[in-house]
Amino acid sequence: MQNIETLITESVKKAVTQLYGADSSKLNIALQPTREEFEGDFTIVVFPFVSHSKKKPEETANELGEYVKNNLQEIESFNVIKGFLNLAVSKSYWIDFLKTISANAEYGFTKPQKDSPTVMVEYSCPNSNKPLHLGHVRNNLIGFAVSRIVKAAGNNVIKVNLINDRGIHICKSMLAWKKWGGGETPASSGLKGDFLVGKYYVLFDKKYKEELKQLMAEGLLSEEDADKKSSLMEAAREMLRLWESGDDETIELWKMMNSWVYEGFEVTYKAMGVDFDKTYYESETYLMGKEIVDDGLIKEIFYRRTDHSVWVDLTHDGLDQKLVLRSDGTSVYITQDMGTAYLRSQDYKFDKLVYVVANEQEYHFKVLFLILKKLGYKWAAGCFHLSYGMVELPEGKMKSREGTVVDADDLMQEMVDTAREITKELGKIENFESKEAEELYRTIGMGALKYFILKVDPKKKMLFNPRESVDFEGNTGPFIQYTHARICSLLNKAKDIGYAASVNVKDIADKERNLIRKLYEFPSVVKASADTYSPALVANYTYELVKEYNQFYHDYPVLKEENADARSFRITLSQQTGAVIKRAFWLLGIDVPERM
RNA sequence: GGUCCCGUAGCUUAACUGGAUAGAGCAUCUGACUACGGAUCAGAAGGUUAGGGGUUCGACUCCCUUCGGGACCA
Repeated sequence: MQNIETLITESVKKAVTQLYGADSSKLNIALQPTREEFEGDFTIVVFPFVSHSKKKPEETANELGEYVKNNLQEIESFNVIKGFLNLAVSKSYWIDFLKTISANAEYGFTKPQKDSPTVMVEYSCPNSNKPLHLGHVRNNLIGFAVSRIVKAAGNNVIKVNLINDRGIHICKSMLAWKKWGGGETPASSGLKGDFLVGKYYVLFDKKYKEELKQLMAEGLLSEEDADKKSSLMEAAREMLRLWESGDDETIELWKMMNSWVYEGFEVTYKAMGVDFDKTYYESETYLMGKEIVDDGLIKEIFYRRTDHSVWVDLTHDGLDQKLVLRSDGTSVYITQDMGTAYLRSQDYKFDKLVYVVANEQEYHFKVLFLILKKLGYKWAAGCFHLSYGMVELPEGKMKSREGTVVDADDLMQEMVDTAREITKELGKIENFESKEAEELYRTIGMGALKYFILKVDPKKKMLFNPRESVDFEGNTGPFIQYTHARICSLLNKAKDIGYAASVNVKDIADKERNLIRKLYEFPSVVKASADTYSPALVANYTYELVKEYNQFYHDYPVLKEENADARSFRITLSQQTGAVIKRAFWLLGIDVPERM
């Protein structure tokens, strides 16, 4: 079946060329869905053609409309309002269209082929010294959804994680545990591993602050000088040195504590429903960066200062001088990132590498990508920073010091609890077994949370108020899940009665056509969503689709319709809507229940 | 000091990348066939798109400027 939009675009192009002698190669025709309040399906804005026609907008629109109507059998009628040409597609086109998609189980998705582009998506990227929080939740949800969407748009996708498992922050946890932990383990205390390690990180900070205060009071030192004299900080630095020199005991401790954290992360990832094809550890890649620095020095892209530190001069590119290796030879963040990126290019042949990282690191990635390009890596051109806005609380940024960090595990648990309460209150699932019911609460609670976060444009910062629980009505995940459940219920009943789905009608109502038109948009939404890396497009589309369906459902009987053709047509329509809801939500990583 | 981002109804947010009267949800008020599942549907009210200027047939969108919020680079 021919895509109606390209048919129209081509036809308009021909019309403008033939009627007004315009150069068709220069014509850019913007086709948009006709707004609800006007008649028609697609709208052409004719103002851009007025310069060719040398006629009034209305007259131009009328001439173009006449041409398209006469030359495209799919176009049934048109109307002109000011400079807008509204074209109405014939009902038989829409009816045939529904028939086509109902025979296509993969509607909206493009299967990646072997030679399709490969896109690597990096997300999550936690530090191994504390549990995941709300910020990670947004990161993970965006990363996972983008992976699925990009894949559905026909690309091969590799999901990767990068764990920052080395450095001074881990040593702080290790030191605190060694000093004051008394041999506590997740098994002995029953504490989840990532929380346990996080506890000692906080403890270090507390003890360190106390020491600083004391030093400052005793010797009237500045904070900076006190830091230099701090025995705790010195001990942590010493531990880092031991780690870097490969000291057995230190490595042992490090491995043990990290393993606790990873067990904890696994639980959180599972609850969130995200996963990875490959996990990188900075402890394994950070040395690679130094080799690249050597390479950059040879190529004279970097230069060495008299104190032996290594820099890159990006002032000609509108950026600054940037340090890539400290004077003592240790690497900085960007050095490690260069190494990791290089390693990945060796592991996989990717065409794109998408970093899902908050927008506070925009400058960092600008610099990183520029350096990689200067070093001559071809794959550097495919690097892209998917910069998302931070999640803010009503009082501003989350701050661990002020105890305002919203923990990922707690948050998910609260959502599930709320779902349980509401569901019990509504009392619709009394015959569920308890295990089935618990699964449902999870589906609904997580659906609410994920949709709440994913419906917002990733580029924008978003506000999250932990005190006001996430809604379950209106533009929410549960609302969409509910519609799906209701469709399933309807289809089950149809099956019981013996009503089949088929498309044999000649005429359809406006609301039915609107609904088909909405279904028609799905593939282009998936594509646009993949192109812009914005799951929000899929989320908002699903909401619009569901609203459209609910109106139809409210106004037209399905099973109670007496005309058999109309009835089976509406069953098909319901079936296809349910299928698209399910698939769209799958892209977002949200499950849909059959009953709720 | 320099660079960058953001500001849309009381709140949370859309707007197909420059198109028609700026859409929704929450909260508020009103209504819905003896509920094919009411976590639904319909309606009312709520906006100088932070303020000002410019570009043009047309601006939430592009440019300049002021105010407010935030981020990053030594």
